[in-house]
Amino acid sequence: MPAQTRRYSILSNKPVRVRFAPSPTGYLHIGSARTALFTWLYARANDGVFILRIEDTDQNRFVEDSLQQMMRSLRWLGLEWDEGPDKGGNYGPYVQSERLEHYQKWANWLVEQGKAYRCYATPQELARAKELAEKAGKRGAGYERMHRFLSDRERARLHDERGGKYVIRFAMPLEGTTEVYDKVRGKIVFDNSELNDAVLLKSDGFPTYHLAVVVDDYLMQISHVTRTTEWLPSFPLHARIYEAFGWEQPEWVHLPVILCPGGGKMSKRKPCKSEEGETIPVSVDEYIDAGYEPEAVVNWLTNLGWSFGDDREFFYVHETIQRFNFDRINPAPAKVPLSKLKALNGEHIRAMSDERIAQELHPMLEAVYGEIDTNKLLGIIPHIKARINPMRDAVPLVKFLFAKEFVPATTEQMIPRKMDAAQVKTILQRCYDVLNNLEDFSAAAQDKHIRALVEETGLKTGQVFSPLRWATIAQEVSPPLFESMEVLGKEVSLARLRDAIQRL
RNA sequence: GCUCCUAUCGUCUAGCGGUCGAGGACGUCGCCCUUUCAAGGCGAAAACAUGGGUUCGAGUCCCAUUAGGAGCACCA
Repeated sequence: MPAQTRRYSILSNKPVRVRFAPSPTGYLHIGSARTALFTWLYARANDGVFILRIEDTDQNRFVEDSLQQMMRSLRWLGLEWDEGPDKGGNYGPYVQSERLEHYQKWANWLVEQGKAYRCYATPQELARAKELAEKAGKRGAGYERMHRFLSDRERARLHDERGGKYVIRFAMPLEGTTEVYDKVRGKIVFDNSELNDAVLLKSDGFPTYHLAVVVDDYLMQISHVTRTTEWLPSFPLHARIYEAFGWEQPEWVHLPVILCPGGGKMSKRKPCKSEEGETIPVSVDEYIDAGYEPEAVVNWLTNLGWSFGDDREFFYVHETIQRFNFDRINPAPAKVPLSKLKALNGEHIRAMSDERIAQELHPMLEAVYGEIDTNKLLGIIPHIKARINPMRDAVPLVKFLFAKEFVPATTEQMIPRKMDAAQVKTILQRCYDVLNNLEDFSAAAQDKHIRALVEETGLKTGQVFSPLRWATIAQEVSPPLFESMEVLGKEVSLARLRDAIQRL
């Protein structure tokens, strides 16, 4: 192996400690949520520890309240952490801006070891160098190394001249290759000549991501570094920093990014649209607002880039924990399949207990209709659960049951095509008589007797059912007729029917 | 432009050299059920990007091309 070529591979079998490390720049992005989910799943699948760490080393990008928002979103998804800023732990603090001493200490250590150096270049000088490099058809490597090879005298002179203002840059090997090993895609080889001397410590004394992530992951004993492929280009840098410190490498897991159906990665800035022009929610909050159930979002996200096996796509998170690993991750980037979320959401609702649905629906209905009769609500749920997706679709569907004031149908609505008012009036009157005579007002009994009536009159089912439904339910879309009347009750149903007959 | 990653139905995916004349799901389209709307049942159309290798045999391995993606900051 050439002197400058190193291989980094995975040998250790340490306890699983993984972390989700967002920077508090806004809401929790759906892509970040998936990274958090996969990380959390790995921890739970391996009796590991899941850590929340805040990467707030950019003072300019800090967004007030962002941390609270993110924690709320994570908890909504059910991704509870074991160590974190609000919980503490043995490896804290868990907020990088409170860990500055570590970064400074280790950055200086690297300088002392000759593995990093102070660079006094001003932003203007760098911009100019960059411009020149671009003009020469080059980009990246080269321009920033202006202060890497200085004599002590030159360095001292610059130090005075620039008022002691400098950044610390990592001294990347100039030749050879760096081989790294990613759990998802295997060996990746980089040419060292393509790499540049990244800034580790900024002139304000704050670390860059590159320094902070390595120092913290090491100090927090992170066993598996999970992140998206955005970080693949700086993978060799991070591996080299570990090497420079003499620290054992963690395992590296680069998850594929998720894309907008229209192309490009989902961004917080640009709105993301489906091919049909429909807006695709980007933050977890937007998914909450859209009315999706947390278990559906989790189920959906789990299927994006990972597969359960057995041709199953509907499952619960406890089932995922039984079999989650990084081996089944598909390395290819994927477009968000929003229509699958809708389908999954409906499936989860249908699989929920009536009590759970009632619990979710109660406050929504109360807000619109006032006090809600729990028995009636529980009674109607079996007949609406296949018709509500998202959950709030229930609100208009049960209006006939809970609205303070019943708004009767118009006569036009009650009269089917090719029939007239007189016919409808007659048939409704006969329905009234049949229903009124019923001891047992169950849907089954109603069904039996009304069907007998249909038979007797020689009319089509729709010619009887439709006016009856309009007369008693008075909605374009409703749960099934007899079941609805059963829950409504005999008295109310008949009163509405009587009124309809009068108006015809 | 340079570096790196990726490549199976429209989309999400299964497939880790022979069991693949490629399986599932969503979506789409038929049919059935049906009082509305759903749900459900049955069925159909729909893919291994292209070209070279390797091999007795390639969707599966290698290379190139093409396409998509990511990155190239004193941002993460």
